[in-house]
Amino acid sequence: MDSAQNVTRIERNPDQTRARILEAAFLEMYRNGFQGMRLDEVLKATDLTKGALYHHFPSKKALGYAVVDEVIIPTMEAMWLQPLKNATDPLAGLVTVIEQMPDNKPPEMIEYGCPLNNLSQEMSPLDEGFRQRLDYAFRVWHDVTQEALERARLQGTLRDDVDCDETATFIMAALEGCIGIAKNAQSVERLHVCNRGLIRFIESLRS
Amino acid sequence: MDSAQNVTRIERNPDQTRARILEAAFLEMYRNGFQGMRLDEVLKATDLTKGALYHHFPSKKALGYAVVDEVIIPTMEAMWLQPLKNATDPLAGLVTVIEQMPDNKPPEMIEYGCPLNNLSQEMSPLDEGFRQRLDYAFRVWHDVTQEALERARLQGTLRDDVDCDETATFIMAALEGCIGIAKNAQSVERLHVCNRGLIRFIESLRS
DNA sequence: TTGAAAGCATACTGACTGGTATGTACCATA
DNA sequence: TATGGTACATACCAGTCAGTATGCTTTCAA
Repeated sequence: MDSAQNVTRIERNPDQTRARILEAAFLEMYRNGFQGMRLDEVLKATDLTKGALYHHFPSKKALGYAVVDEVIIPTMEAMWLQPLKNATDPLAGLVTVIEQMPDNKPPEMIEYGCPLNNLSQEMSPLDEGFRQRLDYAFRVWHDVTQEALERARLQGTLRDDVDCDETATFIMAALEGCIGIAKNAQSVERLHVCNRGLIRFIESLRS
Repeated sequence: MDSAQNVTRIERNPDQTRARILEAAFLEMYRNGFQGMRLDEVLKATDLTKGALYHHFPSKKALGYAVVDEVIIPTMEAMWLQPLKNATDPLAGLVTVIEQMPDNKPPEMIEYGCPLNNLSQEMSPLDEGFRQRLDYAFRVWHDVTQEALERARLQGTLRDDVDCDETATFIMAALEGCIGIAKNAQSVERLHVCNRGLIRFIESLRS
């Protein structure tokens, strides 16, 4: 019996390790905020250790930044921005994204809100690195929304008096506000009520 | 020289002490959130000590609750709800409150956002005591806004197709969203842009 | 095969934090 | 004036936390 053949060799996959840490950190930040996030809780969720975490990320803050850059922003783009870019009727695209939102992850978003907005409200005044990353995200979102409105204008479906910059900002604000109101009420019904208001507003933009 | 006459007797005013702690705690919570609030920072701002603080408040959480009940909610009522209740033209009242907001405390609100919304986004998922207090505040605000819309209806100034419940919710959401967008951008100009969108929306409610 | 680097695990560390225990001073009442 | 309660100050405490130091294992390239 050759004992060397009975020793379990643990295979390493650093990319996967890193991704698991990022995912666990995202969930912890989503639930508790950045300040409330505990690295030990992140590790508990991954079954990894401090050594692994600090090998991949030099500090808690660096981990937080990576969650923004590599989890939150790409998710936002896939969920919110891509469907809008692909919409043949931009106003209908806006409405669809908003209507489908409560179905995408209703329990989680009602309970915890929007990850982008949460982090923005928590960390913008406290840390410039977070604020800049989140500001970038809001700008991208704003630009995609404004361009959608401008496409609607080219298609002749947008009222002439609509200011695309202002309206894009307003739509974003209303949407984040709706999610925030529902989160506080812990009520998907509040989200529906509010979203109906926003959808009415968007439909009112049609010429 | 009678030395007893030269000893400084410190006069105590417990109500004032309590109020100073509350005010300092409010500012600390406003800047850092509840989780980020440090009692030592609160005390540093008051020049008081742990003994005083724990005499008046049994725990950090109790202090946080008292800030909501005794600082945030009364301020909201004075700043937002009272002017609305007193407005002869309710829609104009809504517009005025929104227009005057950036002038009331522009540097602070741009930097730190809305205290009610901040706390709501941070603590609602984490603590039921906070969530209920903040939920109460949102309900009061909602009711006052809905009643204003209903008064406008009685005055014949509101479009017939407007759902007062839905619209009140939407206005609140949009307003909190505008403040949040401005806070992230650290830009009073963003707040103006967004508020103009909201004011246009409110004016569009007129029959 | 060897040695160095990468990737991970474990034990340790010091600062920080909310809260506790005790002491001192002020205030109100008899 | 004496006494007890209130209001505050100070010293202490144990647990928590992000980060550090060290060790062990796997991987890769020469």
